Amino acid sequence: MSTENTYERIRLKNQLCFPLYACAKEVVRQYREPLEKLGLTYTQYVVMMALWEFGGMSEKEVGEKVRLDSGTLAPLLKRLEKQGYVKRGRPEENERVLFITLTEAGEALKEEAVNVPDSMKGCIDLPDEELWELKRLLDKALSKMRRTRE
Amino acid sequence: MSTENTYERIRLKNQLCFPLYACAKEVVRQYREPLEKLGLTYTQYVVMMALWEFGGMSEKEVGEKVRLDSGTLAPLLKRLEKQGYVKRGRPEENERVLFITLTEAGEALKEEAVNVPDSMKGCIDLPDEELWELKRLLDKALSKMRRTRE
DNA sequence: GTAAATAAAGTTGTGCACAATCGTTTAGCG
DNA sequence: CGCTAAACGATTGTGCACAACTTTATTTAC
Repeated sequence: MSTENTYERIRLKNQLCFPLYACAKEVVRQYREPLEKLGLTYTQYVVMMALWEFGGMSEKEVGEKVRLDSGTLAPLLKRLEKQGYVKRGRPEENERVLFITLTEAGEALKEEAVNVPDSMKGCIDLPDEELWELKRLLDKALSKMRRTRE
Repeated sequence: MSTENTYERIRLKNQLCFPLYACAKEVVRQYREPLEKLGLTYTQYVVMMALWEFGGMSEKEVGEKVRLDSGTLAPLLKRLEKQGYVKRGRPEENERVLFITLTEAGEALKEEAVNVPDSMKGCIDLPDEELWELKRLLDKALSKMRRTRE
């Protein structure tokens, strides 16, 4: 009970998730060079974008913005603190939460970071219209995905 | 020289790569459960798909099919060998290359694997037409990305 | 007001992912 | 032939990524 056609489903060429996975890896890899000047990894850059845009917030809120859990964020935020870009502290009202704030250096880094998107232009080599459509589809797909652990 | 508009470029909502990265992570995470029964991670599953489709090949060729380098593949292939799914060996004609072949258990696993795509149906919750379009765009983008280290 | 439940981070363990480097084998070339 | 260069993997080091678990602090229930 397995005609040759059954196996079509597990051919690499017929996968949707494989190009998604491969493309994402490739893009993250290409961020490496422009981000190296800022001393950031791609994931750290994403966390910094959240802080630049929304200001200080708890680790939990950072995790919701960038879809990362404590296991990833805790050490990452320690590294960002060590680099002098953020400060970690427990508010007196509630010492469970770890509140993250930008330092002056972290705030200043924003001025460098605005040039990163230019360096990445052409990284995904599609006409503008298809780029927008790709973004629309990814945003739509992501919005349907659960935000909290089930 | 930085009007409020300058910062639009580094807002999370205006990124294309962030939903790509987040979406890929989420999808890989969702593969975990169906693949657990087969004893495979997502990356191992992708490597096995290449072997099921094309048969035995060198580590280098595996890397080209699935876009992974030796640093990732060497330990991954050792784990697959330890699990009994592949065999690693050096052909006498050329002892530089590591040739990977499926074992009987590895070949047999294909029969289980054909059910994985069904388990993943609905993982990306878009209408069929948009799923195809998403795949088309990702395949197109990926095809434009360099396959070898520059 | 205390015990149980919940919330938020941290820790541990496994497995990618990739740059950089190293070691061995083969190929090319004088 | 012998020497240099290239090919192919393996290793090392850093940093995600996440499940599972632990720790500490706060809420809720009684």
